[in-house]
Amino acid sequence: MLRLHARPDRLTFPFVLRSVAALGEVGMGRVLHGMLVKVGVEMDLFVRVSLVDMYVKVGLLGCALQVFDQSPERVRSESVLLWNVLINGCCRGGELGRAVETFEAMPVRTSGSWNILIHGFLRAGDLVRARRFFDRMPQEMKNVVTWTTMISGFSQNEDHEQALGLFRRMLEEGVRPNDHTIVSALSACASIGALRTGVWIHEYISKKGFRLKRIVGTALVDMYAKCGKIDSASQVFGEVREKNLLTWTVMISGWATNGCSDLALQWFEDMINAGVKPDDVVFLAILTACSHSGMVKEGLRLFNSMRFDYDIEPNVKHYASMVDLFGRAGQLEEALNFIEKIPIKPDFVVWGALFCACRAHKNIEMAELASKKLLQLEPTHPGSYIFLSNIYAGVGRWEDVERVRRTMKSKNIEKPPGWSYIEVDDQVHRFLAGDKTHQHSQEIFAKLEEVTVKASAEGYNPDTKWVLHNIEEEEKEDALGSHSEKLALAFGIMSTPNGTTIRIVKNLRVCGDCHSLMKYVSMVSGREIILRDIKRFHHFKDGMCTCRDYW
DNA sequence: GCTAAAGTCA
Repeated sequence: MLRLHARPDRLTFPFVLRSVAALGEVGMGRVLHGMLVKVGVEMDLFVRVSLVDMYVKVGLLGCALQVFDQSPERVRSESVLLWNVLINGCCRGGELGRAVETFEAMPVRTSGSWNILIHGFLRAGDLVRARRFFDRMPQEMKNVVTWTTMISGFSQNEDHEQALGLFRRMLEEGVRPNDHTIVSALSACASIGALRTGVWIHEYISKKGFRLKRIVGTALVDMYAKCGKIDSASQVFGEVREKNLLTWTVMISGWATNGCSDLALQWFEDMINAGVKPDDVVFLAILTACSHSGMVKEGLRLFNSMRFDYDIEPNVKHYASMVDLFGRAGQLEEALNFIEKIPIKPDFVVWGALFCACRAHKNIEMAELASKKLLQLEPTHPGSYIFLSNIYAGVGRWEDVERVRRTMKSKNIEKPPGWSYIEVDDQVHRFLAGDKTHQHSQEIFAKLEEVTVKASAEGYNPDTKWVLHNIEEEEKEDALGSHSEKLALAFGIMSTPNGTTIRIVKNLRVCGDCHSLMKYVSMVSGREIILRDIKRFHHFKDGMCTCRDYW
């Protein structure tokens, strides 16, 4: 346009500035601002809003403020948007105090003003202040964006229960959800394995005639896959129109985490044949599938194909996955050799993968080497210490376990809390290790005792190795073997009819003792137990697990 | 003909 000497005017700039903002082109933003002044473009409110927003998005809050302060319209009520984008800028720049001041100072407020501020708090992880402003916001101003902001914000801050509670309240208040809302709610269901709520949302959107478009469809497939309903996931996948790479990725990782590695690889081929170009994420999913099922050759072939056929540079996660692939298969020397050849610095996850393999295959020397690296890389990461204490516990060196525990205590390093979710009658229950706060706590512990006794009669033997590596407050509860997944299991058995499948979601890796107990319980109770841990699904039935004790 | 705020994958 400039080359043809056509003069941009006040109507041209908003478009261009928006592009600059989206691309984060700081230099170009300044050039445009300069050009605008030089050619004497009339600075109306549109131009100013676009300018302030551009500066906000490229991270120049000072410049945004300058333009704002020079805007004569800012005191008039039609300038709300100018204030709104500035508040957004303060929030993005981490200046929440200033955002609130600006918010309180503005002449008029719209829904957007509130929404932007609430979003700012949520992004900063300040759920309390977000909630406070949400409660203060006039009821009639709350719109679908307000509710969706709250739902996704709470979910992104790991409070999925409150997120779903907000979703229910929103419907009660008669606010109609849109695609954004549905996706946020489904994502919350996926995070905590709230299958019944997820199914309910599925029914709701079918009834309300939502088309299974790409993003809603993908969120639905992901929800089913993460709730262990992989058949439903694949059925929904078939109904999604205009699938894209992401739709395929959630489905393929779904097969992989649900223990169907063959299908993961098969569907990957289908995806390629459908003309969808793979990326680094989907490759990570199929490499994981290979390592979970011991397909070393296939994994290696795919790793090479990724680099040579698709020109995708492996990142540290791919390398970690390869170490895992060799390590799980017991090829520890290959794993170590592989690490030494990695062109980038191996991180915590890479050495962690080697460590886990060493523990599983009982190679103490290499485990100690890996553990040393872990401590060097992340001296304050609780995992480094837990790994180390695991090795010692494994070979019965209890004084060393004790020493590690003391070190952690003196450095104020705490083990991350383990929690498990279970959904019973549309209600999600969360348990912490040793949790006695549940209203049916006594019955739960009695039930746990009862199933443990039954399981023991069949040959279950509590594995003290897993109990003793735990530390701090958990120690006492661990003596009772009350890991969160066990409590959820007992609660599930006592509060659902015989034969009902039990579904549990845990935030950490399942421990060997819990895994063993679940196998026996699936046998003695005749129930299927589906446990999702941080890595994958364990599907227990008739005393066996789909992970084949290899996870 | 133009300006803001909410969403899916490892």
